[in-house]
Amino acid sequence: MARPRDFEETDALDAAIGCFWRRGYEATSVRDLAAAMGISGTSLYNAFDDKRTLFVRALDRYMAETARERIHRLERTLPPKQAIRRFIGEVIDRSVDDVERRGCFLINSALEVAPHDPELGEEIAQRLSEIEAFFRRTIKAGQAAGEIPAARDARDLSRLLLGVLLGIRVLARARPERALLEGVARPALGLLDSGD
Amino acid sequence: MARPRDFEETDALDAAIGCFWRRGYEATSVRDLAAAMGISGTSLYNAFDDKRTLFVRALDRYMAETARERIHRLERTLPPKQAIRRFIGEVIDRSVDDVERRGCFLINSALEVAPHDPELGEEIAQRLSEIEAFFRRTIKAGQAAGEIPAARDARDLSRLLLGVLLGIRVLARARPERALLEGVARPALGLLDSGD
DNA sequence: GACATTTTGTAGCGAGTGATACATAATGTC
DNA sequence: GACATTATGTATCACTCGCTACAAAATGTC
Repeated sequence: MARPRDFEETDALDAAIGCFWRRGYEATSVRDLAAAMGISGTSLYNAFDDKRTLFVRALDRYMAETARERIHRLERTLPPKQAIRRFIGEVIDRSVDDVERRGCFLINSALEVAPHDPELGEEIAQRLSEIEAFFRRTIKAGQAAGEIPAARDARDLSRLLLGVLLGIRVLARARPERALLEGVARPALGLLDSGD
Repeated sequence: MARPRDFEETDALDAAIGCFWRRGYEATSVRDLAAAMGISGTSLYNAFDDKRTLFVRALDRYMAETARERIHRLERTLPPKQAIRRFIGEVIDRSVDDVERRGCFLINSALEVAPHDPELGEEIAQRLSEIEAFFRRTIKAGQAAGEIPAARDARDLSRLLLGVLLGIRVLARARPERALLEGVARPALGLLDSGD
């Protein structure tokens, strides 16, 4: 019927994720994007409408491939408390190992884009809520299983973990030191254990 | 000797803080800055060298007027545990009341600027360390006074509080809901109390 | 008041921005 | 193979970017 694409959309999106993740929305130019994606500006606009739409698609794919993948994998394979510990542990490992200090694409966007773009801001807020919801239902599952003290407020605890996660991801960009990040996480994770 | 300035440097800096705080470094143009500061581009360059230097000066002044002011005031007037609670409480109040969702200028900068500008990144990292140090010495003072359980690791606890602070400031831009921010803080502050 | 010195506004530099017009190339259908 | 349709590359568009040259304006000293 018509000429087919010369590139894989997912490959191009992955390249776009890399650009936006490293430098943010404003600092990434359409020419940077096109070069990284291995296509021309025309093809970029033809396939993704405009820069903002491409950004949304990239953030979508990032969430699906990163945060949701991690949540589903850990929730499926580990008991609740361990799933939470591993979740935070993997985030710390990624943060420390990344010489580019990219942090988390979603959280970077929450800072840069959310306040100025109500529509995108709402989407980002919902993605953060997804993570909060993972913590909450996992804590409740752990309490039901007797792993986590039932006396603790699951809602507050899930919010603390969300805050700790965000804090770790901020530090990942400014002070990516393992001892620091683990120090942030340790007292919070301790609340999942019984005892004082 | 020579023609005097038509503007107050501190007023101009405050206006520059407002611009950088709201929109970040990249998204703020020199023309935006000059307009907000009530001076022409030439005067801006004459007084502050260039955009980056102005940014450094603005961040300097912000820290002195905001974070350090808060630390010194609370440390001087309140017992240790209350100083920490009030510190977090004031941050939450500011975050919820700010219809512009500015969050914290320092933390916004930690995300946007620190990874790409080693020199500025080092300065930002030290500013974050200042806040961590405030938490740590205040916790130790509280432990010495018997207000805070001595069994807890002051270093880890201060890092948790730093992480919580950063998390709250991220949420201040994406989900500035009081119940959420207080939920993040409550379990962390609970660790300052004795008992389980 | 002449002078040296600094500040100010206008006007513009070259480079880069997001986005597009247009002609060409590549496909399936008939 | 003609045709409709979509993708592609070149070559721009008008605009904004950080920054600066230049001349006029405003001061204290002599």
